[in-house]
Amino acid sequence: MARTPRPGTAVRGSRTGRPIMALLDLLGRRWLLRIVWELRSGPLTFRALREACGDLSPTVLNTRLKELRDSGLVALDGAEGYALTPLGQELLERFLPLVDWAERWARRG
Amino acid sequence: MARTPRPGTAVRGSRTGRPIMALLDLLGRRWLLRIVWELRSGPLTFRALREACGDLSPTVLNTRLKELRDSGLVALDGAEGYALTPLGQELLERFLPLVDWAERWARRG
DNA sequence: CGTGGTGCTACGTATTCCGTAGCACACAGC
DNA sequence: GCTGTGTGCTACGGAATACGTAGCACCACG
Repeated sequence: MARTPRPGTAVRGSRTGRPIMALLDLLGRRWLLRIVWELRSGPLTFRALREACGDLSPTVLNTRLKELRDSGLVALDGAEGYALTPLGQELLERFLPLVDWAERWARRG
Repeated sequence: MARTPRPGTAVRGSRTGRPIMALLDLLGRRWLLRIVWELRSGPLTFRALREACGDLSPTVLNTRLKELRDSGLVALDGAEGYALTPLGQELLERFLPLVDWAERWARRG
């Protein structure tokens, strides 16, 4: 399994350690953005998260969750399940302008 | 090869046709965001783009470029090479807030 | 003809992802 | 204790995707 990309270290396709490169590597992994997106309105259990993502395989979900936890974007609260950390919520907020863009893309593309 | 995700149609993990789902599928493909990023300051030839992305294999680069062209984000101008379309530039602009976030992520994570 | 540039493809291998099944644990009701 | 149901999570085999190398066809320049 590929290592979780971290700013300051070499990632796939770049050895400069620049944070943007680590981010591009992280976000370019399948299901990762989708998982963050599905957590937008509150915590979800492992199984609820699976269902929300169209029943993706638990193998991949667990791999992505490990990467998200290692990156500090998601945390597991025993009571409520998986939730975005404050850092993860900031990422989501900065991603929101892309939702508007997607709407325009749908009308044009 | 997997179909290029389009808003209004079923994509991997969602059959609602919502634009955001198509976007999440598209952006979640390896190297795609990186390619858009490397085109941020002007057109690049196929080979220059390969080099900028850390010499990724031409197979994958060509696959991603086809997806980006099908999506209307990138166009090939015979004279200068591959360049972002206006739509692609809008996407890049809306992605820029994430660069700031990555810097903060580097300090915290 | 030779050299060097372009976009792009073939092919075999390595990695990643998927789908199904099922584990270990905790808690509730009986 | 014994079921039933929920939790997070893992094993394993097969499918899809990515990689790395080599090289093709084309075009311009000399």
